[in-house]
Amino acid sequence: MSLLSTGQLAKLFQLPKPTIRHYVDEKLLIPIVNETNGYQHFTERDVYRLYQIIFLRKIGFSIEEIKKMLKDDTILSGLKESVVDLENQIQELKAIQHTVNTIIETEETVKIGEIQFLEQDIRYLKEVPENVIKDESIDFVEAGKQGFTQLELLITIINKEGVDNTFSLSSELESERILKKGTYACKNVALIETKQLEKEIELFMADPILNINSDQEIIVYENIYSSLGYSEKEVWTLEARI
Amino acid sequence: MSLLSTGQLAKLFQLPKPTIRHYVDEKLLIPIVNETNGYQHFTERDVYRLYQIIFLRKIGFSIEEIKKMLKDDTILSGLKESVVDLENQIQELKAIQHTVNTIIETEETVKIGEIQFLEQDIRYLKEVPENVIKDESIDFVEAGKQGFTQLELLITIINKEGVDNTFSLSSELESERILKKGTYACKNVALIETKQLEKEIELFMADPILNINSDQEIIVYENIYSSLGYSEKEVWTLEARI
DNA sequence: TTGCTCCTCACGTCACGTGAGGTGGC
DNA sequence: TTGCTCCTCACGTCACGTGAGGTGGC
Repeated sequence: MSLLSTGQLAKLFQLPKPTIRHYVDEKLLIPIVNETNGYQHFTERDVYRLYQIIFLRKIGFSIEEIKKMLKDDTILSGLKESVVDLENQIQELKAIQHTVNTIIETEETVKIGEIQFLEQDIRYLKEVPENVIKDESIDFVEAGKQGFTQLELLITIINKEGVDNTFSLSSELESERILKKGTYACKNVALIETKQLEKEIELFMADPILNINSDQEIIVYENIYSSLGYSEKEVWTLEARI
Repeated sequence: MSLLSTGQLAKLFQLPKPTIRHYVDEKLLIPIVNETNGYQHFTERDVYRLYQIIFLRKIGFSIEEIKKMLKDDTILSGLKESVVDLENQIQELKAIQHTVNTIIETEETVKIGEIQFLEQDIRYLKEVPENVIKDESIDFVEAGKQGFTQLELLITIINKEGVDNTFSLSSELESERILKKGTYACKNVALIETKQLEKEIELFMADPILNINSDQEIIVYENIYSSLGYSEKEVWTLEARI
């Protein structure tokens, strides 16, 4: 029977030696010990066992749980119970991956400070309850109660009287307000503080290129996937239908 | 501006309060502190920042790394660098998921101790170098050097003279030996020790149902996906072509 | 006043990782 | 003898978690 040392076992699994020692300390692995020099030797059985340990650790089981599963021979039922959790882990990572990709793509396409003329599809909006907006910003406690997420896209529409109303994206069925399909003049602005937004809106409305008349509505929302890429600035999008 | 307490922020993100406190201690979040009672208050900005922190932690960045990314405003480049790693994480989890599913499915289909007649597809085999096999078991150090994995399927074929040769699965091109497509009598046996295998092979060969004649070859391999489900037994498969 | 929330501070925990100091095998 | 590996033991680390002991707000 061929025996392996701690170092050989570590190399075989590309693991640091202290990890093997830790598993030995925890009695997940019980090597044959040479009484004269204290050297530890691992059998083929230990190799398979270590494979199981690493495998179960990667699924997310704790050392204590693995110890119990090995002792009671309940690996199979443990694996069965992990199926849903594993799928959730994968889905969560995929969602994160999707967000990361969206942030990167947004940075590549969004030009800050420039006016772009973009074709926008129809957008269905639903009014945000008044108690969710407090002093022109979100009351997160109320918003949470009403089922809004932390990254809810909140769209403010400023009408000709200068009165603004805040909406969230909704389905066609729940829709209370529609932004028509068509060409929109869009400007992304980077702010250090949200209060700079007012000035940016003024600048946007006064832009000679746009020639915005007084009954034109201005659409304002934070460009979340752009903002997420920065720590000290927030990116907002201003739109006006042409 | 609506402000949140530690508890409200924790509830909003479904996080334990000590986690928020930990981030405050690490200065990832800097709340407004009420000097008279020490109460901490978080702004809308902090909500977005906490979202970023949680997001970056889930990708796998350490607190120290996040601190640096927030300080130097390098979140975007950090995210770009994480793309490959994220994909690897997902692929690794998927591989684990696949193994878990295979183990569960194997347990449902494999009957231990019974003889099953199964249709097997053609199998291409390649001889395992002699130095990889030491005293009838694997020399993992040598095997590792030769590119074998810890869970390599090793198939031993016992011929009419009782001599056994060990193979691994290979591609058609590298094939040195073929197991023909056809019906095979298969028996899975559970062992406490590998040395019980010899007796099981004898029992299998002497089985009256099979009526195996003396020039019949016996195929033996460890049923890895079955073995992985147990801690104290190993499952081996014995096959003979009908 | 009661129940709930807030705070600090010290210590605990989980799964290792590090480093010193000494020995063993070819 | 040299270089590499092995061991033990104590302590470090990372990201929180726990629990005591006390205060604050409606």
